[in-house]
Parts: sequence; C-alpha cells; structure tokens
Amino acid sequence: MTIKDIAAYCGVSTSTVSRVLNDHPDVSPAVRDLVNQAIRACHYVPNNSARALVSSHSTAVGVVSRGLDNPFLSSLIRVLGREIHSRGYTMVLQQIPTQADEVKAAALLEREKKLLGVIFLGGRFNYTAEELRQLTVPFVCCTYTNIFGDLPRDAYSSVSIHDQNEAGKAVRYLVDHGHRRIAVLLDDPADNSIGQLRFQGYRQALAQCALEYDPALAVVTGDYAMNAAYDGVCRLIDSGAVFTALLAISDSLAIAAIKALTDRGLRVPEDCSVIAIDGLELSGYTVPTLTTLCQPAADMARESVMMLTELIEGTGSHRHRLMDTTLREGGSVARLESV
Amino acid sequence: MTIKDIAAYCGVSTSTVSRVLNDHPDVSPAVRDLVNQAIRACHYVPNNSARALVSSHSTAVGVVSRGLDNPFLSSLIRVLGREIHSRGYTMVLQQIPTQADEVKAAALLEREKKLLGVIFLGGRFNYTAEELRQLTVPFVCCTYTNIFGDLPRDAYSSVSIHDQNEAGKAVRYLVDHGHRRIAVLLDDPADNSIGQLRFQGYRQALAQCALEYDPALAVVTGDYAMNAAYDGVCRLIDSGAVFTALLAISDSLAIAAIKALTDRGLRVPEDCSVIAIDGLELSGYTVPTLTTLCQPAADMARESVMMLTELIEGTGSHRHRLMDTTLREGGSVARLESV
DNA sequence: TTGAAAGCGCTAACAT
DNA sequence: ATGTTAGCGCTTTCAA
Repeated sequence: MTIKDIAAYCGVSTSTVSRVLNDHPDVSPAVRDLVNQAIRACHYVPNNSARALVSSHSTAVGVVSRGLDNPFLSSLIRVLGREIHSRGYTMVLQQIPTQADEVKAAALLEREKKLLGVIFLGGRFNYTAEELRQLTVPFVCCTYTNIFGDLPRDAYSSVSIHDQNEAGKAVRYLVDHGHRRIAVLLDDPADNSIGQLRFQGYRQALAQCALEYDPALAVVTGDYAMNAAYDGVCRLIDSGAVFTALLAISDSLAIAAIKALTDRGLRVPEDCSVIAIDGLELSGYTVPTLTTLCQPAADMARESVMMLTELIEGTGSHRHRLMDTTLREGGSVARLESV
Repeated sequence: MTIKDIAAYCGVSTSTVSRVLNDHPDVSPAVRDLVNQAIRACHYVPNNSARALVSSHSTAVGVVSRGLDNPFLSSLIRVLGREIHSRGYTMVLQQIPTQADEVKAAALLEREKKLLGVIFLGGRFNYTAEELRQLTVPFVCCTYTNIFGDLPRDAYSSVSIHDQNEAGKAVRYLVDHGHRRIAVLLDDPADNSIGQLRFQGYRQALAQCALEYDPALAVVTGDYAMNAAYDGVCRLIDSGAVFTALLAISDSLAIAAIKALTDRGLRVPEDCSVIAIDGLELSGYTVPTLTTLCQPAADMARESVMMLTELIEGTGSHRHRLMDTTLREGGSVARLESV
C-alpha cells in the first residue's frame, strides 16, 4: 500500500495525495476529502523511511540519558516520551553509562537517525564549543547547564535547577534545625556534573553559616550506585566521625544512606538527620519518608520538549530556564534540641 | 557525504562500497581496506532512511511497555536498550498507560518505523490470534505469556516467570513462618494480566494450605500507583480486619503498604509481615528491607532480545522460557511465634 | 488546482 | 571481483 495505490484508487496523481498528506493548501476540498477517505479505507500508513530520505530528515528527536541507574532520570524519560509523541515526533532513546561521552553518542545518533534535535539528560557541565560542533542539530540540556564550559549562551538551551543554590538550601535547612556537623554523600566532587555543583553548594553554604568544612565528612562513592553509597556511609560511621546530619545529592543515595545508618544502630532522624535532592515518588513512601528538595520533573520534561520543538520548527530561540525545587518535608530530619 | 562520494574518493563503484558496508564476501581485501579507510577518514555514516527504504525494513526493533509507573519495567528497559544496541539494532521505545492497547500501539509503530520485531513488556495475557494479525513481525512477550488467550504456542515467544506458582511460593513462605491470616494487595483481580495471575496463585496456595480465602483481606488498587496502594492498605487496617501478613504483587506496592502499616502504628515485621514479588534494587535498601521474590530482570531482558533477534535473523523459532525467581530475604517477614 | 518528473541514498539483481 | 542500473516510496520543483 503506497501513495501510488491511493492515487490510482482516487484517480489523482501522487503529488495530490502527497499534498493532502502534508496539509498543503492548494488542494480542493472535494479532492482532499476523497483522498482522506481512501487513506482511511485502505489503512494506508506513509512510509517513514521514504519520507525521511527525500526530506533528508526524519521525525525523530534523540534523548541521550547519561547515568544508567538513576531513577530520577527514568521518571523524566517517561514524561519526555509522552510529550515528544504528543507533538508528533518520535523519541529515539539512548541510555549510556556515566563514563560514556554523551556528545559523541548524540552525534552518532544524529547521523544514523537523522535526528531533528536532541535532549540531553544528566550530562556534563563542561561542553566546549569545539566539541559541540559534532552536533549539527539544536539540543537542550535537561537537568543541567553549561557552567564549566565555554558554550555561548545562545548556542544551546537548558532546563535545570540551580544545583549549587539548592544544595545550599538543603544545608541551611539542616542548620536551621540545629545541625552543625553535616556530612555529605556524593558521587564525585570533580565530575564536572551535578555532583560537583551540589558539593560546591554544600561547601559554600557551610562557609556562609560559619561552619568549617571537614573533608572527613565527605563520602565519595564514585557513581550513583546504591551499594557504594551504603558502603561509604558505613565506613564514615566506622571511622568514628561525628555528625548529626547528612546531605545526599540524590534520593537513591539517601535511601542507601538511611539503611547504612539504621544497620549501624543509628536512628533516623533521632541520631542522624538525612536530607536529599531529587524527589522520587518512592522516597515519599520509605520509612521514614525522605525530606527532599523535589525537582519539578514533569515540568522540566515538558519545558525541554517545548523548547526543542520550537527550535526545530524555527519558532523559538535558545533559552535557559531555571526551575525551583519544592521542599517535601518527610520524617528524615529532626530538630537537634541539645547542643 | 554519501556512498557516491566514498566511491568516487576510492575510484570504485557504489556497489563495491555498499558491499564492504554490508560485509558481503565478494570484495578483495585490498579494496575493502581502501574503502574502510575512506569511510573512517570522511566520517561517513550510512543514511539509515535510504537503507530502510530500499530493503523495506529498518534496523529498528520496538519495545512497547505497558504500565507507566512501574519501576520494575524501567529496569528491564535499561537492559533491553543495551542488548538491542549491542546486537546492532536500534530500540524504538513506546511507553503506554495500563489502559491502552499495546497491540494496537505496536501495530502502528511497526508500520511507522518498519520494525523488525517487537518486545512487549507488561502486557495482557489474553491476546487472540485474530487481534494479533495486526502485527506482521515476530514478537516476544516479556514478563508474561498468553495463558488467557488463544494464541498457538508456536506463534509467539515469551519470557516470564510462573506468576501463579511464584505467588503461591510467597504465600507458602508466609505460612511456613506461621501466618494464617494473609492479606493480598493487588491492582485488579480481573485485569487479564499479572495481577490476576498472582491473585489466582494466592488463592490457590491458600486452598492448598487449607486456609480460607477472605475477600475482606484483598486490597484492590486499580493500578500500580503507590498512593492508591497506601490508601487501600489504610482502609484495610481501619476496617478492623485481622491479618498478620500481606502479600503485595509488586515491590512498589509493598513499599507503599509498609508505610501505611507503619503510619497506622503497626510495626513491620513484628505486627505484620510483608512479602512481594519483583526484586527492585531499591527495596533492598528500605527499612526494613523487603523480603521479595526477585525476577531475574537482566536475564529476562537478555533472553528476550536473543529470542527476537534469532527470530528476525531466521536462526531460531518461537520459544517459551519460564524463569525462576530468587528469594531475597529481607527484614519484612517475621516468624509468628504465638498463635 | 493539478500532474509529470526528477531525484533523496542505498541495495541487489544482472552484467562483465 | 567489480561495475551498471533499476528501483524502494516519497516530496517538491516546474509546467500546465
């Protein structure tokens, strides 16, 4: 069943059918109806490859997500898929490990799949203009922005929270609750990524609160794996370090931390408070529920897709959207009464 | 940069380039090397659309996942993506709500994307041969099989656990621990899907253990949403129903249940034991950790992709693989000492 | 408003 | 072992 068959069936030319298919203006209503009916009657579905070939682009937008075991990104991907679909595009998803280069992956995908644009999830903050020349389609960074790189602001779009400030907020929340010895659980303080930024925010907030940074209270796991986080926090406890609160840079790390604390006989929040940043649905059901700064995942996804489609359709230009988190108070933080 | 450019660059014909691109035998090693070098030097990437057009198929396999907020499926998708990619195919992912029809979605996707095959995740168990005629490519059902339908066994492949038996195993585990009043938390007892089967297994096991089924102990949530599960279990408790253990048909429902129990002042596992089926990584870090029957997610994904690619490449035929779960004993089940 | 025809980049006969 | 060539299904000038 091809455009030819429909044309023959209706006694018109293929161009006319093509015009109807593509909503071109110059078709008489009568012919348009005729063709549309034929299309429905024959269950005709256009061949996307042929379309892509001739117009030298597809209807595909790429989503490159870095960080395999990150439930927060999974939730983003769900909304992304729905939004992309609802706007008439197709999502080509590639999930890569944290060690992989998302730009290279995207560049390959762009050529292979004739992508119209790409949305990056959980990438590095240090792209260079040079390296981004591999990509010839517009892209938007979702969950991060180019703080450590040299990209001109009008060369890309981004949707993110202010990781540094939000981490600071979390620290201040703990301080407001009377905590002074605050540990931090992160993947890597120099990953040019979210971890580094939230760690900076942590240190900065400590300084602003006139608290000294103690390297002994920083647990570095290397990645976002829960077992590494668990082990790290166990080691922290075993080291005899003194702390009454812990900031985890992600919900899943926080959940692992709470288990480590509990297994070592420390009660959360009585003996140690825990706060995180992300806002997974699941962490609202753990015992105790996690106090966390929720990223507006659905809004971020929606906004990213809107930006990208505007860019693709030429109706918008590069923008940078900073979102706010919402504090979800759970049961994992307690006020430190006695000092 | 097309195949023509490479051909001209090397002073050979396009067919020769095409041959080395497709690993055809009849090319002299010298020419092959020459072409390969040119390809690398020019950063040439074949146009997938053109390939798909001429060979009337793409390199895409579809993954249709039903059930949006199911973390277990998310973990499957990750492995699926990796496996599909590593075998030289591309994953086209579509996630649809539980209410949607996965077969219709797949049929549309097949035509649009020229799929070579599709992997269904979390679908219904009651496909009819009639309805499956919409699909003209091989498919494998992952996490379920066609128990309630009329598909001939050699018309499709499946990779699943024996949901009924596994639910029975869970019940017997509780019974072995002294429990007699066992509640069940499920989405829908007549969804022609995993919920129904596990519920059947629950009832069957009760019968085998000479325990009576009490409808008052069945909490039906309607879907896999955690808030509905939470509310349902709260209502169960408030109803004054007497039970010492609960079987949740998924880990995420179990986690919501544990919170409901805890919030109502019941200790897990002292006052109520909880067991589930799935085996999320996260549920191994909750407090208490969840006792659950782990599905071998990675193996299931790998096996599904292997089956499908064999089907696509004509080197295998339809098979049905039944996997075993592994009991992961957590802290959510206690032995009931006093009866 | 409509149709004819020229490709888009590639593969696979068929020739050589 | 290599080249020639006819399409795959569609969009898009260009003419009518």
